[in-house]
Amino acid sequence: MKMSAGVEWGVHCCVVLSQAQEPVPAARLAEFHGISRTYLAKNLQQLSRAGLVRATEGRDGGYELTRAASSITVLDVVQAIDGDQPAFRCTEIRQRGPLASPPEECTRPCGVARVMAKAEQAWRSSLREVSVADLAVTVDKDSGRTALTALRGWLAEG
Amino acid sequence: MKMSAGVEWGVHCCVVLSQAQEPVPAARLAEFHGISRTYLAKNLQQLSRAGLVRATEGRDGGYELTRAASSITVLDVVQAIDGDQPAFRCTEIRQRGPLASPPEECTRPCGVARVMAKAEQAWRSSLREVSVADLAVTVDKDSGRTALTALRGWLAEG
DNA sequence: CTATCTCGGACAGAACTTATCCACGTTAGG
DNA sequence: CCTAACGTGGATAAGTTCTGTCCGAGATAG
Ligand code: SF4
Ligand code: SF4
Repeated sequence: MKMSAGVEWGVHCCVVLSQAQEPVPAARLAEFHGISRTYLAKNLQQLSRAGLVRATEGRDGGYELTRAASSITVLDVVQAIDGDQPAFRCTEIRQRGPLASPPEECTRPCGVARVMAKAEQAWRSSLREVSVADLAVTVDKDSGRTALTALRGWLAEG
Repeated sequence: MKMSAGVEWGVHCCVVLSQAQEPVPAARLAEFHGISRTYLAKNLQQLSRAGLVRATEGRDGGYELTRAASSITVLDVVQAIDGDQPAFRCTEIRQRGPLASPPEECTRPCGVARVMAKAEQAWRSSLREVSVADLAVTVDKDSGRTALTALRGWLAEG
């Protein structure tokens, strides 16, 4: 079980964007994190397609959040980048082999699939409870309340 | 985010083994589910390494559970096959870029990583609450209480 | 003792993820 | 108008993991 590595970038970018007052170019976000410009662009496109960020093209363009940081959950970002397909995919092997269940008995997901779905639901719920705004506060606290002001300063010196 | 497809096989095999009184060969388990013999063997090896099943070699050998089905949780099977590495791997990008946090500030996982870890913890807890024995009961109920007896019959006719 | 059956690990192939690049349409400013 | 900055999408590799197959070592029954 593995989550796309781009999720970490996406979350961090959303935190950064929550502190910006104007569009931030992708190249600048990449520079800030010291990561690949070109690949980050791909991830940002996914955020854009999911409707979490808006991209303004042309000169002085860049990315900005479409709504308040407090209403963007971590789950939103994870699903935007990592996809919203369930981790457990049932192959319906109960319908194969010598003791196969007839299809008319398989109207609903079997017990195994239900257990997996419930666990993923718990995972999603946990991620849904934290917003990007919450995250920004946490990061700020961890740094002794210096991170966000430093970040805003760096964004201003464009 | 994706979980190994072999997990489904592993869970089903454990349910089958919970109804067996003698070792069941891998080839027979594969035949029962209508899946690849050779690849299932690999998954069973992982279960064996994790200590969930015991393999007896030689003629009339096969696999059997090492402990009661009620004390084997779904989480055990998932971790045995899919690995126990966390889905979210932090790359410590906060220590890179122009505003990098100094290493002495990074004594513990940052806010993002903590949120992810908590969510995975919730997922694990959910899977830990269900045992293979519970699963067998569920599957039996779904089939109108005929699945387990049919299964035991099929196992007996070696 | 031996024939046979079993697991175990080593070995390829497929599929996905990660990463890069470039041509294109769009926008602001000179 | 024309240039420079910026996102978009597709095409393209490289790397890594997942999937699948193979044969040999070892154990058991007879
Ligand atoms: S028994 Fe459940 S997990 Fe297995 S194939 Fe059927 S629906 Fe899928
Ligand atoms: S801020 Fe958190 S998620 Fe990001 S690199 Fe640091 S520890 Fe990892």
